[in-house]
Amino acid sequence: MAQTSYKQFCPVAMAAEVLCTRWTIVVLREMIAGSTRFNDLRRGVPRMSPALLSQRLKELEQAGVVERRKGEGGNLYEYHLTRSGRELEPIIQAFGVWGQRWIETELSLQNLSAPLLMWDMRRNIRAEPMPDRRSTVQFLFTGAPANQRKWWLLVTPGEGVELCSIDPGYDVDLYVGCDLKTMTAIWMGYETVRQALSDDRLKLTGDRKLAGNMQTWLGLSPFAKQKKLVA
Amino acid sequence: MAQTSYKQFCPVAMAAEVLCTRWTIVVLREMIAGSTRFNDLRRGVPRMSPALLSQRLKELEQAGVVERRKGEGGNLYEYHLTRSGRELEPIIQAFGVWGQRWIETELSLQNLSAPLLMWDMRRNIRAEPMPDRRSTVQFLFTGAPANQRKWWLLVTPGEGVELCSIDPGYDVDLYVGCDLKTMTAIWMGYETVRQALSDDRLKLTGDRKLAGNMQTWLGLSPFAKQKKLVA
DNA sequence: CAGTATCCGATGCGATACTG
DNA sequence: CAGTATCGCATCGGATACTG
Repeated sequence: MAQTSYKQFCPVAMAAEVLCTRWTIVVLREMIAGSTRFNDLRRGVPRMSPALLSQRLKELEQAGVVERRKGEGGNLYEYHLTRSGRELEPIIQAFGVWGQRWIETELSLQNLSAPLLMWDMRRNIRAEPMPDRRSTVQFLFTGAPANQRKWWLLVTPGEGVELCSIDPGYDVDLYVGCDLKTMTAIWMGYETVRQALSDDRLKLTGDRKLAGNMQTWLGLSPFAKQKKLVA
Repeated sequence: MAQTSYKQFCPVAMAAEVLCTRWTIVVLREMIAGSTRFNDLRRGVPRMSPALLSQRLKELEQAGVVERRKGEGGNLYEYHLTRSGRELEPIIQAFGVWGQRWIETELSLQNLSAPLLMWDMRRNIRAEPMPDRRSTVQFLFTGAPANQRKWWLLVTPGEGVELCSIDPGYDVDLYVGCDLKTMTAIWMGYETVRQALSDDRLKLTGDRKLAGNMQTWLGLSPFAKQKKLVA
């Protein structure tokens, strides 16, 4: 909480007062990942109330870590890391590396969330290995609640990736069916597309090429390559 | 607080659940600095209640970061970092570096504490530049509350440093008089012994040699050499 | 020395609704 | 879209006393 100061002059304690309040590290992670708009940040911390997110952003601004400014062209506000904030990047990164190495896999996999997974995956899709036209991939998470079962990723080379939770109406090139845990485990690097396929926990229907190189166009979590040191 | 989970599978969030509870980073700092016994840890986090310290240590043990075991010889318990905990060392270090670079000097200097300063200084005294016999240095912090005004450091080459807050009765080799803010600023690397002397904010009385190379035998904070990027 | 026990106060923050 | 407003509960944790 650090709502009340540690009263320690040590810079470690001073830094902890700024960084170790609830949600702060997770918000910074989302900013480092590239979100700049309030509602984009919200998607990265969906369980955080907007009031608290707003409060944290103000605190970080006050601490000189975040800058709030009008985006180019519009009158919409954007949140950006200052130089001080950018120097936190290796720290957040180190949190992730440490977490991936030392937090038990099953513990992480207790925190499944389809919106979060899709939001993260969207960011790391690689368009180059995909066909040279727009591709539509539909994900269906068996067992997920109705409003979180179906997702569409629209990948347009050169234009980026769009995520939809309601049917955009395009023809679907590839259907991906699995349960949320399987997809999350693949994304986290705990297992591979091939393993899940051979287990029949993952089903791919549609374009053969898209199905064949899914492991390639599906970017993984930035921490997926870290060696796990606990089960 | 993270008392209630973030519900995010992301390893950054998982790590933050373990590390970003109140006091946790500061406790880890104290362990990395070398304290292993409960009451030694307390001296590093004097404003933390023993109940909470105990609770945090158990949580860290549960998380695999800390190991509680009997010390060699005795039946006294010691707390040690596990391999996982030792991998946090660069993270804590990075907190300190970042804090030193980006937290305003005056903000840190609002958190003066004689017991903490002495406890930290004790750890970094360098005996080699001192005489080849036991040296007794008395610190007197003008303006500090009566029970925190006077401190003695007993430095015995080859045997380490002992800190006393009541007169150990030995002849004093060097008297150091200044206010707490001055001594803290020197320790943090914000200014030098020479500057404080020339300002008359620091007074040294006694052994000329000890007085002359104080800047050398007085080790500084591990973060003192970081370049400050804010005032 | 190494913690436990207890107790209560403050407040963080979660949920929801609402607004320019 | 980008936040504010409100409300109330839960719980965190600070202080102090105590114990084997």
